[in-house]
Amino acid sequence: MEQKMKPKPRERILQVAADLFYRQGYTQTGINQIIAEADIAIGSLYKHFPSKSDLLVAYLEMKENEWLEDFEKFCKGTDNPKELIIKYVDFRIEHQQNTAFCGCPFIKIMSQLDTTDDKVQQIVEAHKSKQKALLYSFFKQIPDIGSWDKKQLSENFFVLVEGAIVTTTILRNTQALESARKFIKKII
Amino acid sequence: MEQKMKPKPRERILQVAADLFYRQGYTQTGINQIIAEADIAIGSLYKHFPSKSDLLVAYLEMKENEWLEDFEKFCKGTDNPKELIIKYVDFRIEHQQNTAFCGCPFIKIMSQLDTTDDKVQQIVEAHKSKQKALLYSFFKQIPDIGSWDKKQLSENFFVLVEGAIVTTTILRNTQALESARKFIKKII
DNA sequence: GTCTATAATCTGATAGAC
DNA sequence: GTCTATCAGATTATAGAC
Repeated sequence: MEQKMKPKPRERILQVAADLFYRQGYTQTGINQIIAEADIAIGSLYKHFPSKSDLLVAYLEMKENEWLEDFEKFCKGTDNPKELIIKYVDFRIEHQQNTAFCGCPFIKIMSQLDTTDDKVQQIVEAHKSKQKALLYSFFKQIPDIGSWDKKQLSENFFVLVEGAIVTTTILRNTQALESARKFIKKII
Repeated sequence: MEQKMKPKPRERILQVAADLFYRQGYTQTGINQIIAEADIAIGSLYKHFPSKSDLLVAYLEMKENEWLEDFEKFCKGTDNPKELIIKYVDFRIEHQQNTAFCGCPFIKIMSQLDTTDDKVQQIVEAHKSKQKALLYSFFKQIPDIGSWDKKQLSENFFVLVEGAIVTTTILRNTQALESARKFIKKII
């Protein structure tokens, strides 16, 4: 049995769309570009994804799953909570380097769309809440630290990293992320 | 002499475009919508702004000037550096409340455009550098604080607020900004 | 400087043959 | 499932009259 080189059409569409949405932006990416780069017929695209916004939702759900999987892999073998907190920054530093400082897919999408109370808002919110909860679960496991409240500390650290990601895309270097890393290492 | 109610065409265009670019996004806003809402002819628009991207640059430069002016007004009468640092957060909290959590115009634009090394990148970078320098000038004036390096502290605080702004637009409340405010108040 | 009219192109989406 | 052909509307931008 020979293995085909190209993935199945649906996967190809999603992969190409994901790449373009992330790099160019959702509104700046047209259906025509997607079908051209995925080497697919337009009829096939609309068979798999009834509208462009359906494709957007599929893209975000894919990113969500990817993130969790990749982060778990990245932390494999580590169970020290302090190390895990640092791993969280390291993971995001690595991701920004690998993507040429393209930023966070979820934050970018929120900036691109008009703020309507739709499904996208919900997905982004859920994603960020999950990250925040994950970080808090690490902070809860470390011994008490001075007069710091762990809940507050973990939330501010989460927000600090969010800001560092954004700053990273503006300045096109990882300085803000490295600085956030030092900051939290000093505290915990 | 009677005062006309409407501002001059150029100002009207810029004001309408600014509002739409900020709320809807740059790519999502068409020339037609701008001329309709500004009640202007399309020929006039292209007389004042040869292209849509010229309008974008003018919009960002306007926001830059507005920010500095408004912040100075907001700080009028305050010269205590610790107070000024808190004022910086308060100013941005107020701005987010006034704009229904639309976020930072500069961060939003960066997320909307393909990362090309153009004028926009330059304007955004300059704006953020100016903010960072302003904050550092406040931190330098306060007495030594524990084992904290003021440069590092001010940079991380700046980044923290950036993250809080972004988080604010996702969760549609000022919690992250309030939390950042408490955090820095505790340290300084 | 402002207007109307329009060019040339691209948008997301649909229909129907194979 | 894939293809070609096409829709209706929106896109940025230009030309020429007033």
